[in-house]
Amino acid sequence: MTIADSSAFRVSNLRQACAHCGLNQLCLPMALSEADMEQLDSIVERRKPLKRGSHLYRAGDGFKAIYAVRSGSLKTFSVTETGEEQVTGFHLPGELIGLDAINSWVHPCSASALETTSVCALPFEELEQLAAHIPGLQRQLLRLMSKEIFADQEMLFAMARRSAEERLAMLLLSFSDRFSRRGLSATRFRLPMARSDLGNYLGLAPETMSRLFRRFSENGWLSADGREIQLLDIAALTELSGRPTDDEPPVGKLHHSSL
Amino acid sequence: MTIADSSAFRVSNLRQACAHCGLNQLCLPMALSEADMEQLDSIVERRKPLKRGSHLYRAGDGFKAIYAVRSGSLKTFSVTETGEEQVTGFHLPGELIGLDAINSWVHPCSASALETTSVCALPFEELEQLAAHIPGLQRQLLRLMSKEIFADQEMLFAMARRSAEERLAMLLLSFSDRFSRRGLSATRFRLPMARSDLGNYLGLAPETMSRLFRRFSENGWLSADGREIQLLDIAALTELSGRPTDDEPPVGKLHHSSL
DNA sequence: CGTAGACTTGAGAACCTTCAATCAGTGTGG
DNA sequence: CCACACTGATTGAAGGTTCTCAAGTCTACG
Repeated sequence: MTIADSSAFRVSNLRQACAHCGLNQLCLPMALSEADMEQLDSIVERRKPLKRGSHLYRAGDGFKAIYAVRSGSLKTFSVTETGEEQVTGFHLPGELIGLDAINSWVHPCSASALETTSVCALPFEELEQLAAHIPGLQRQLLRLMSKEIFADQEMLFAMARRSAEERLAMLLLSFSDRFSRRGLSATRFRLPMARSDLGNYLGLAPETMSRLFRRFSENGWLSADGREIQLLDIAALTELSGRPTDDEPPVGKLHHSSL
Repeated sequence: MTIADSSAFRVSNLRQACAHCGLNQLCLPMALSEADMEQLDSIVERRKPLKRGSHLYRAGDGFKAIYAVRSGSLKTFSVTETGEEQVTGFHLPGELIGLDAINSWVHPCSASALETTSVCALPFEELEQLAAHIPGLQRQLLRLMSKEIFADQEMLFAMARRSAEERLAMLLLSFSDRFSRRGLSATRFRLPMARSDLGNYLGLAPETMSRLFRRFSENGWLSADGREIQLLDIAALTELSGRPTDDEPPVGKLHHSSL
């Protein structure tokens, strides 16, 4: 306990350097030279782990740093005046959070750990200065922000046009993909969050989530034991999620003979 | 117009320079020095106006530049394999579009003009280089992207938790605010897009839009003549849009006697 | 002046929510 | 060790919001 205490974590020790982090192909250092990575290392603050449920920051906190998830996972969420909570994202190792605070210098939403989680803090003003000197870093920062904009728009699309089943299929495939990029199984994983968080994120009631998981199980698409998920029919989920795999046109409809 | 300052004469197209653009407080040049603005000017390509309905870019096009709306308006939208269209945003003068393409170097959605519209193209690679030299520009670029992330998340929230009425109220107030920042009336404006586009953006059927506008009119919140809108009760709309009317707490609610 | 597209209106149905009760898992205290 | 509370998950029933379908009206514009 005392061994792991603050001073040891403030020092940028080699074992934890970005260059040796297994996530550097997903995270900010991507495609940086060794020398550039050392510079990045010098501003990174490696925090001690957050316990499950504790907050990395809260809505309204002043913005000082962007955070990269190192291990564990977090959810970000905003809270209305009435206490309604809206989950805006789930974040796995290698992902950046806090980008939505750059504009106003205040965090518009809160971030809390879904399990024991450690993060790297990237003090924003120093990061900005560094980005101006390291072209690759500036580009990667812009890319990651762009990616988030795109992801949010896809989510928007899903919320606007997709049924509950389709949304869940999308989300499961998204986790599958993200886990597999991190070297974990694409078909067997443990979701770190409660059903109600998943539902909240998808704009669905917890009861609906429950019914969806049952239906998916009955259809043989997955098996779920609590948060432990096994995907059994990725093809079916993929079809549901978006691409209407044009091998299943409405056969009964005889209208267009030739297109 | 040009009560010319001598330094500005060296810029080729004086009338169109960022420094003299009425939008520069909303757009990228915000808070740049005159000298920095000249540098920005030098990479800006001012395109000839787009006709209503024509495309600035299409989904799948290679990404070359970010665009700033100079006059008129556009919508951005993605199209699925099945031809479904999802409007992802409406863009007024001073706003930047194409930021979602930075990550993949391909435009993930299309942009088309809602009326006669002119834009400034900001070739991305040059913009990136310039941003590395001009701290204020890098910061403003990051801020604008952050703002878009935040806006998308607010929209996500709306889609997940808000009723059709609440969403429309939000959208109307958003337009009101954006028009007034551009020196137009906050209460009387002409929406440049069809009801069906509005509905598509909000995840609502056109028929629902029609019924909503009628209900809003009946309640005296606005009067609408086609695309010409007059907001009559901003307070009511504001209350609807976000703060859940805490003057109507569940006082009268007798806990279920028996049903 | 006629056609095409946009908007409106109504009726019925679908999907998802809300409410309520039950159940399972976990940690606590007697 | 077991009762107890507590949180999260599950299931059923009822209801509401919004969609879809189908006309019908209006408007813009060649």
